[in-house]
Amino acid sequence: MYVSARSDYALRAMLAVAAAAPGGDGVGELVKAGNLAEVQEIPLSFLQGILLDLRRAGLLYSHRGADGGYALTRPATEITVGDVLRAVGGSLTTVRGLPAERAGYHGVAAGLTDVWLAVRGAIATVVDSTTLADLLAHNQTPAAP
Amino acid sequence: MYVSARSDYALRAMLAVAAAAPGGDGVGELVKAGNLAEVQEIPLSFLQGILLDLRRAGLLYSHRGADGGYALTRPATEITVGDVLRAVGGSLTTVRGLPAERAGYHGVAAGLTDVWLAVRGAIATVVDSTTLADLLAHNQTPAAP
DNA sequence: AGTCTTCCTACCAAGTAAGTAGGAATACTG
DNA sequence: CAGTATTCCTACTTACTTGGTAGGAAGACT
Repeated sequence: MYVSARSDYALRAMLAVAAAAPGGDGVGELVKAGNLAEVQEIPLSFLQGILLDLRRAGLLYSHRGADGGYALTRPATEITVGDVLRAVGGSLTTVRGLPAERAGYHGVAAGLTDVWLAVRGAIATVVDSTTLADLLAHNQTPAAP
Repeated sequence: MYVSARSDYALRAMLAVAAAAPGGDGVGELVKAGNLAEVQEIPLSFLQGILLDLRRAGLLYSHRGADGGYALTRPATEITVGDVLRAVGGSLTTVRGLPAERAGYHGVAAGLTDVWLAVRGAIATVVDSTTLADLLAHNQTPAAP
């Protein structure tokens, strides 16, 4: 698995936004992009494109103007690492650019498709069972069941 | 996880070589690169570089000359998908080009390292428990334990 | 009107992936 | 020994992706 700078930045930004949210539901404190860029050392203009993706994926709420900024649309306990990765990166495992299920093998290689599907499942198990709240609480990653 | 053409070709070539090996131990039938390229539809000169990597990693035995070719150095039951992937691709999961354990996070992002390590472990569990022989027998991938 | 912020598009530079070309070294055959 | 078939090795090309930048338009508040 290759974690791109985009994915990495997206997760760090989401964690920083989540850290500013109040415990309950509700929208929480608005955090400015410039603020996120500074505290997590991410180039601002690059980050803005990423935040846009996260908003379009429905993970962030945003507001413009003088007191604008970003906030989570759901509590941090309901946003998983997988949600964030898929928002910015598309499919979790690809074979030469194609999604795992249609790699198209013939002959002795036919069994490979199942390997890639198993890999994708294993990755999904980890990233979909770890929420932003888990990471903030430093409850680390739950062991694979 | 991104499976590159290199990794994909390497696995398919190894499977084709394994399919030509006799059941027991021993070196088995020598298979020519041109043969592999044809049956698995891989560009020959590209494949040659890959076969070289596999030989240097100790997975293939090779012989030059008129009756040359390639054979497995170990029985197919003792070569895993992970062996092949690591031979041609290096580390299984990288964060922005670096191995997962030294991604270097500060502040609220500190927990991310453990996520990447868990992902790497999950991938390894799948690819290291699937042998070439499993794939040839079409016994598919053993479920994660 | 002015200012602050998000939004959006286009662009650039460097690296990597995928594939090609051409020849050197080695092994066997007659 | 000459010839042929194969692996070995290096250098190169081409195209795409990644990471990052620039510059403004659109909206929100005072």
